[in-house]
Amino acid sequence: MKFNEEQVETATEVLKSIAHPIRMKILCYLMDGEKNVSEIEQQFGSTISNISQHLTILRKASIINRRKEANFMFYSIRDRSVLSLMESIKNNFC
Amino acid sequence: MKFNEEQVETATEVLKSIAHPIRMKILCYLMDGEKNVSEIEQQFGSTISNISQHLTILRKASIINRRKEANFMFYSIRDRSVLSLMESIKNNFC
DNA sequence: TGGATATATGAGAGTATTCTAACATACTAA
DNA sequence: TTAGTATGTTAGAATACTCTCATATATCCA
Repeated sequence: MKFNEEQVETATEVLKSIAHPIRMKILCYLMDGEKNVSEIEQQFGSTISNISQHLTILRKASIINRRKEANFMFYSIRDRSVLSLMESIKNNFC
Repeated sequence: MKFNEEQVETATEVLKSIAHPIRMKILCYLMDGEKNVSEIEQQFGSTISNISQHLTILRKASIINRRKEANFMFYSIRDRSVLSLMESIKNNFC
């Protein structure tokens, strides 16, 4: 089990994306299941604009997916591997 | 298992410290056991100065320890919880 | 159609990170 | 004491990140 250069790049990009208080909280919230932007905003007081930018960062790092329904955007954890990484992180710090 | 504000702060600080290619590689290298600065430098071509700065960042985040022996400084992973976090990360990306 | 709602995007200021280069300290060995 | 080795610190430039504010787009409903 040895990291190659590309895996290190991917891992650091993903971890960097997780490593922000707002994004960490968003991800924890999404562990409960899909949420829309307003639901996320109401959880943590920041502005929609700011939340939306953080969601974009998470999406570009392939950590979350989004789905459109009417004029709502629903975000969710992309896959099982992200979920298990988040579980490990929570186990480590809670 | 719910993150409180302080735990989120700690977690993001630790993850941010890990989330850099050089620091990630240093940590993986230290998973094999204690190493001194020259050994680390020889593994990854960067300058001693730069490596030393990254080691300081890891130390300030309480991720690694250091021990002096003659004029060598030996660095090591601080504790089992960091080790298990690194294991989870490697499992996720390798 | 027009207004309201939900979300996204872009610019700009402030702040933080990262690297390189120069200098500093601490120890060793002659 | 002097030179050499190992490591650390500081300063400064370049780049990246984060937030706020203004504006844009897309959808819904009357």
